[in-house]
Amino acid sequence: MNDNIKILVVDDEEDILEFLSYNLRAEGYDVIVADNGILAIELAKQEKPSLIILDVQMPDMDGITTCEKIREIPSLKETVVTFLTARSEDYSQIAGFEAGADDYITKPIRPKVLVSRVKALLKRRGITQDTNSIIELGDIVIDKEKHLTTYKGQEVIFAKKEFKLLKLLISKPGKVFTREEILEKVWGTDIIVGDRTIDVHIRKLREKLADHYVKTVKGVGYKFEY
Amino acid sequence: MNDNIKILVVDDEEDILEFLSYNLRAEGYDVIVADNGILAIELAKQEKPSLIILDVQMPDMDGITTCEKIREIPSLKETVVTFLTARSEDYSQIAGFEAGADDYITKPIRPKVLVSRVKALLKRRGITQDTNSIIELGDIVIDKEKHLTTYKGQEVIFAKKEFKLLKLLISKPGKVFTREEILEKVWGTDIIVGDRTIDVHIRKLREKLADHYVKTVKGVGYKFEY
DNA sequence: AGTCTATGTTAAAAAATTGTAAATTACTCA
DNA sequence: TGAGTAATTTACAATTTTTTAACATAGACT
Repeated sequence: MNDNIKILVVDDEEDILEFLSYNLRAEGYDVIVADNGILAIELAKQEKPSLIILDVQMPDMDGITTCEKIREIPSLKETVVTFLTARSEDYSQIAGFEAGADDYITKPIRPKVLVSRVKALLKRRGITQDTNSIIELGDIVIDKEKHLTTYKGQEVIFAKKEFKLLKLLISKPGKVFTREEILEKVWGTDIIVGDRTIDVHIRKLREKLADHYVKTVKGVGYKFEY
Repeated sequence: MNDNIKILVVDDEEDILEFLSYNLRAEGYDVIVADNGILAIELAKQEKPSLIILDVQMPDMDGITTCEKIREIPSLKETVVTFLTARSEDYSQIAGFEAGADDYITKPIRPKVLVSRVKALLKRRGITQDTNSIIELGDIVIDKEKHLTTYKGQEVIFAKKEFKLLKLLISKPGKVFTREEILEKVWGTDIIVGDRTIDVHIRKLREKLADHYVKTVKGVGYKFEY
């Protein structure tokens, strides 16, 4: 299940590393850190992050040199690199783009700017957090994109509404979804359907999978339990 | 069931207060308001909101000063503070972060942006609308989201009313709830039920847990005691 | 002790909720 | 357009929860 987007943060200042990690992790990214250029290159090769945030000024090997080296590594061709730079350093901006950077983030860093920038960058490269179109839960495999479900290796065909309902329930296994919630998320707010509609659909799920997966919590709603 | 997230909105303009309150309440937050910094600090101390939205420009005490004062209050250490600022005020942004703000919201405010920002902020701090989704009290674990109760590791099934009653009693262990209070919170004001109804439900709790948890305070009500 | 009141206990009635099969209607796609 | 599938409704059945009612008990007070 661990197909989160990986980000490598490189800076020689411990504070900044922590600050960036914290804010990026809060957004659901997997963050790895390095406090110098050499280590950064090593980690990048191993972990193949989607994005590298690189401080320009670092002892030993500065960000620009690091970036150039990274760009020479074929397996990191797809990686996005962005620099971290003090606001005024105009020079580095030019040099940085020549070195193969994709963007700049200027200090002081503001969390919201950082995050939205990161998102924009990744999106530009077509890397989205929700690469995860396949949900797997024991015997059940759901491919959201292909609209395809497999139960014990056997393909099971769910009609549209059934599939939506299944997706909803399975999105948070164990959570009880109230009828209201289900109506809202599967049918939509404005559509009015009779009382038994949900039940009938639940029944279909139970028929096509096994009875015990979908549990009813009387008076409350339904939940999916593996 | 009052475990909503509390937000304090501080602004000297009535319009903006209303606008913000309306939109935040619509999202299920509990909103309290103050039209000046002094009152804001007073309210913050009392109510301990999870988030404070603070206008930078206010007469008497401006947002930045207010924020600084708030940050000096130990019991508000966990509180998230965000400023409300006109787009161009660059200066305030820098000063604001120094004063201990966590984020900025720029005017003009758009409801959707506001709400998503607020959500993101709270989430980043690990405050979610269902933070209290799990109540733990020794051998007893209640998961509101999963509508599931565990006693000594064993799952115990409570019907809807029973569950509500248990949640109420356990929400303030030791507190005595009068019958009236219980009726109001579990059954609702308008529903009239016979005298013995509560007793019967209390009995169910005692049956399913152990007798000694729910204590009777004769003439007064019931309390949960661990 | 006797009485009074508040609460405990139990079983059964009543109410609410959900399950099911079959019929009906709506939709889709060739 | 029309066959075939999907979605919804209907009408009951089945189940579970909630309430009532009738009686028991415990403690307070005179």
